[in-house]
Amino acid sequence: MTELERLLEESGFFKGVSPESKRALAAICIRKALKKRDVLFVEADQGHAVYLLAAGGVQLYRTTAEGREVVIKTVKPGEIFAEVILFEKDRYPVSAAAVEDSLVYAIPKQRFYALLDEASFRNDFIGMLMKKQRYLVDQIVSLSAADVRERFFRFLAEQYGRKEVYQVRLSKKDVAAAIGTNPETLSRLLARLKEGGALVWEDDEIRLRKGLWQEREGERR
Amino acid sequence: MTELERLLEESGFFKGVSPESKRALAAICIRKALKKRDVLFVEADQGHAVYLLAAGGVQLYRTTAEGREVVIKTVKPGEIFAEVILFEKDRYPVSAAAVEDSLVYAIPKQRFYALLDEASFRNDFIGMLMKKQRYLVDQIVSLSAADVRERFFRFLAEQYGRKEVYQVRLSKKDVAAAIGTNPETLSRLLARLKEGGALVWEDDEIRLRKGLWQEREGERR
DNA sequence: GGGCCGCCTTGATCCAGGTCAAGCATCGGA
DNA sequence: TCCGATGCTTGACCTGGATCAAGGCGGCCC
Repeated sequence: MTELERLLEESGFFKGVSPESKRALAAICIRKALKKRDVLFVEADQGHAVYLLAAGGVQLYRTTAEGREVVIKTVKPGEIFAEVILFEKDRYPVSAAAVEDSLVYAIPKQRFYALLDEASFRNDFIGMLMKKQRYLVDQIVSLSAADVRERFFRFLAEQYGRKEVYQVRLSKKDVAAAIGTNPETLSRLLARLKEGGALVWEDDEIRLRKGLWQEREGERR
Repeated sequence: MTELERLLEESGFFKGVSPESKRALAAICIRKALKKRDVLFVEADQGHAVYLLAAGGVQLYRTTAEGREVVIKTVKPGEIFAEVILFEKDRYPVSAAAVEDSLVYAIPKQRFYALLDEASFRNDFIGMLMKKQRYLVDQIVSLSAADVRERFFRFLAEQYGRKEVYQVRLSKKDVAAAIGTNPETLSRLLARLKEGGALVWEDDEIRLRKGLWQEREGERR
């Protein structure tokens, strides 16, 4: 069993795919290693493939007319992205860049269509789209109603779950972008949190105060 | 041909549906008239139907733990909403309320699944999901990188197209919510715009200065 | 008719967070 | 080894827009 086949097995998303298809898929995917900061595609590029992130991290972002970059989502391993090019338009609506050394598999569009013939896979696929839609709605709510502090913690929870120690391989700059702020503001926030004993971010490790998540839970009413 | 059948015909979204299905669908839909401010469903309600807005306007919003309401989308006639309950979870992730007197058709979940068996309809459906995804991404970009003025104009363009005279039936309060601000700020913005001769909003008519859209186009580089 | 409620406006005030600028540490390439 | 680029931090400053408060103006119900 190849590395990719194992990934497809685990990824959950492909559970609706028959073993034969999975094998066929594994055979046709194009493996692509990315170094931190590599750009996979930019918006308005013509899209010929859907991607599966195997390892690392990729940010999807949009560049405004004024040159500001707005991060839409930080993709986690096991997730599919750029699936939008399958229908409607054939151009990517966002850009994608690696925020760590990463490994992606490109699944050619045509190949993917074939997969969609399988009813079970199709349902998983639509379910995934719905999930993404919920995610985007959450983002909108966060941006309109939560402050930077709140967004920072949501990012941690969303990206890695509620833990006490995190291994973070993104740069602070990238985290700042991910939560919709700038490095200065994040830096100040972290200083304040450290001051208050809530958390320490040293090198690529974040250590939270014990019970912080519960405390935050309490605040919420 | 009933009112609904004509709607299905026009709505574009249902163009992938066979005439027979359309007729069957029309027969099963539940027509529902809403008065301004009526609430169709609230988040966490169990969802048994997908809705088609026939006339009027409906806002989808989320209420935060602190009681603030964040508008996600203002649905236009001809659009489907609440389709998220078809897969994954069966609870609405948002609330829906009429912002004008409206007419909706409820399409029972089961009925909709049957429709999805038709390949052409299915493709339209997925295409619609993608379109909505793009819309949400645009929202995120607007909220993070555009000021209230910009968002106001984007709202007009998105909702009614680029015209010079608009008939607006939403209250200013609702427009404010739609662009992610509060009535006070919108009111001040409108005062400034009127001052500058850019636009006048009187009763339910907005009149823009001729050529405003082109000017704005120019600003963008 | 009178009172109340929901909408809109305007003024005064405040603050989270963006921007600009400077300084420091690290690192990879010549 | 030095140099420039990149990331991070901190300080000073500024501002868009939120919040709070107070009227004005209909419209609707009793």
